[in-house]
Amino acid sequence: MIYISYFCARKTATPERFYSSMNIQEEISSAVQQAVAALYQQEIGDVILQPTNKEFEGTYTFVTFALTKTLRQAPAQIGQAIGNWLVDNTSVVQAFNVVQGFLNLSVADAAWREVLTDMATNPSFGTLPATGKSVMVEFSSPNTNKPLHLGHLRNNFLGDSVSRILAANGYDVIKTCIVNDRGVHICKSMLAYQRFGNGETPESSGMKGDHLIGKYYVLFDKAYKAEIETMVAQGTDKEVAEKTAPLMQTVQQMLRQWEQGDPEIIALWNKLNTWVYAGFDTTYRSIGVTFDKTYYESQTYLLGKEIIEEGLQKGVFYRKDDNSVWIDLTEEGLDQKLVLRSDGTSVYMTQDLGTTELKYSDFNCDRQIWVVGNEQDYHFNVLFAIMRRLERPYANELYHLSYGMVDLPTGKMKSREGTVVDADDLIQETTDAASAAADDAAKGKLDGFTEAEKTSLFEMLGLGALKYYLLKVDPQKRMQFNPAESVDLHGNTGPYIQYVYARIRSVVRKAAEMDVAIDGAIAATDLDDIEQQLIFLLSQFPQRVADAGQNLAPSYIAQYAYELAKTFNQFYDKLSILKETDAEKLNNRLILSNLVAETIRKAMGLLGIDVPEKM
RNA sequence: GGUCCCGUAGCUCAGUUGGAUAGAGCAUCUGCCUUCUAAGCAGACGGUCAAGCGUUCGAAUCGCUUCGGGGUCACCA
Repeated sequence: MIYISYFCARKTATPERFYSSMNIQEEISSAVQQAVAALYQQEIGDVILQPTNKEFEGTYTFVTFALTKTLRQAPAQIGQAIGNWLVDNTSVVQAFNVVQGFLNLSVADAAWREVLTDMATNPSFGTLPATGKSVMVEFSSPNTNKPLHLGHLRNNFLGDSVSRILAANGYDVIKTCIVNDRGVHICKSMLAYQRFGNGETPESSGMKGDHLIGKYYVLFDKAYKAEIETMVAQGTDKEVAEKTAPLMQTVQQMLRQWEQGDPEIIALWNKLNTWVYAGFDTTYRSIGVTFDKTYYESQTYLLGKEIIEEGLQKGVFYRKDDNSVWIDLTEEGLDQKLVLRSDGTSVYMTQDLGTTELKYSDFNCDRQIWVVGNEQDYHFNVLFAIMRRLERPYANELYHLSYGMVDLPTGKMKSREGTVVDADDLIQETTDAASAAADDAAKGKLDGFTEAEKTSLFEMLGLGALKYYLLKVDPQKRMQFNPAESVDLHGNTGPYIQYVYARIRSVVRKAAEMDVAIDGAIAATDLDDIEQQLIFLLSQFPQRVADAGQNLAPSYIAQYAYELAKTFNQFYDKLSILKETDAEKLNNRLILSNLVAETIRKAMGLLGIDVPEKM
């Protein structure tokens, strides 16, 4: 033994005890406080317990280093004293060992059984009490000139999952989407369609509407570049050519016509947008994302001017000689920022000031969250700073959930270079991969499945793989998308976790066939280490939901679901459930397995991932 | 250049307010199905936590510096 000190103590008999709304961790924490008070006549603050390292015996560990100064004792001595006190004075702690400043605590089986009972009999386990507060989550926010791509998927999955997590944290959640349906970009598609479309429709081309419009957006770019090239060849300066190319001039003209309400242009705009929305709807349906309210920029882009006026009167903004309006945010460490153009028209910021106000007046949410890529960090810093300057009551409850870009193994995705990964294609590929994998992995398991059932299973697995792949990474971090890994079904993946659910469901079905009734009560049997571990992990779930809500981090839930699934697989391999001859143990294991399945279903549900009964 | 984010195993990533010998998955290699779903389990291999200095009982985590990668600094959105 390389450690300086190593003590052990064990109690032989543990009296049964009733714990109402059992929380072992809290119980031990406060017991440690009592121990210190009793042993040293000292008050200590919050006691933090950490999970015990796997190589040591115990479940919870209390670190005593920090107490050495106030208690004037060596860390191991303190651990030994507190450990003894806990074993003598509580029924939760049944044994302990001390390794230097680490007090490792083992929990009595009776306490574990009590916890398991509490969790298993609580249908809303993992759902936190209502806060009485509401939060708005804005995400997705597509442009109407091209289909959704991989980057949008990260955004959508994040926004959807965060909404679910907040709901589980007791918030009323309003999901919103702002469709960017106006501006130069859509005019480009419109113009290209007008020139080269020949009346093509989604029906005639067999293309999804959003893909069709995306095609014309690309066509515009090609034709535009060709014009520039010709002009440059004829001696025009490149920058001048970019601005004066006939196609660009026409697009600008079209935008003006749109703003003036030109009937012909509006009709074209409506027609193309209708196609795009139909395409988007299909994609949203396939990924299971919905919104409570959709805002259209065409209806909100004029908002915000009243706020500019208000800000001018309050002296928050100032007007320059050219009539443009600005705010000086150098005190906040930001810059001077334009909030209204010299010609009186809105910029992005003007609009966002207006829509923030609009969303607040529509729903009165206590908090607003924007799921937007981190390239807009600065924009949101400015937006929030302005709202604080304008003394909006909600100004401190605005949050930008900033997420990193998705890179391909080949580098950055660039729409102009055609290196974007299309969302619909990707979903199809993951579904195909799940189907292909089933050929050699599923063996006879899917024999009773109809073709439709198989298709729906493969969609569930493919989408599960994709969602999990994008959500398991910390949102803030830039991540790399590896196509081969994203469709993998093994290891730390969505389908691995889905598999555990299906596995448990299969066992439960078999139990029913064998007429093994699952008695709701937990019998007083000894628990294996792996069973204790499972119960411990299960008991962490509500806290994990809270942490994920606090940090708006679906990755916490993903990580948790994997940990739980992995631990269950170890349990499944080590101990038999249905072959267990002790009827009480069998019953306990079925209850435990059932709870694992339910918790996996809930955790995956928070990620927006469904789980199959069979796979 | 100002400012913000990032740098952990060959690759992709965990590492929750500072805690024990830094963990998973993939890849490579080796075992385990007449037994509840092997889409599984177990094991091996793999690290100067970008580098340096500092704070402390203790640093991947906090501070400073350097190097490297990226975002942003539009009368675009």
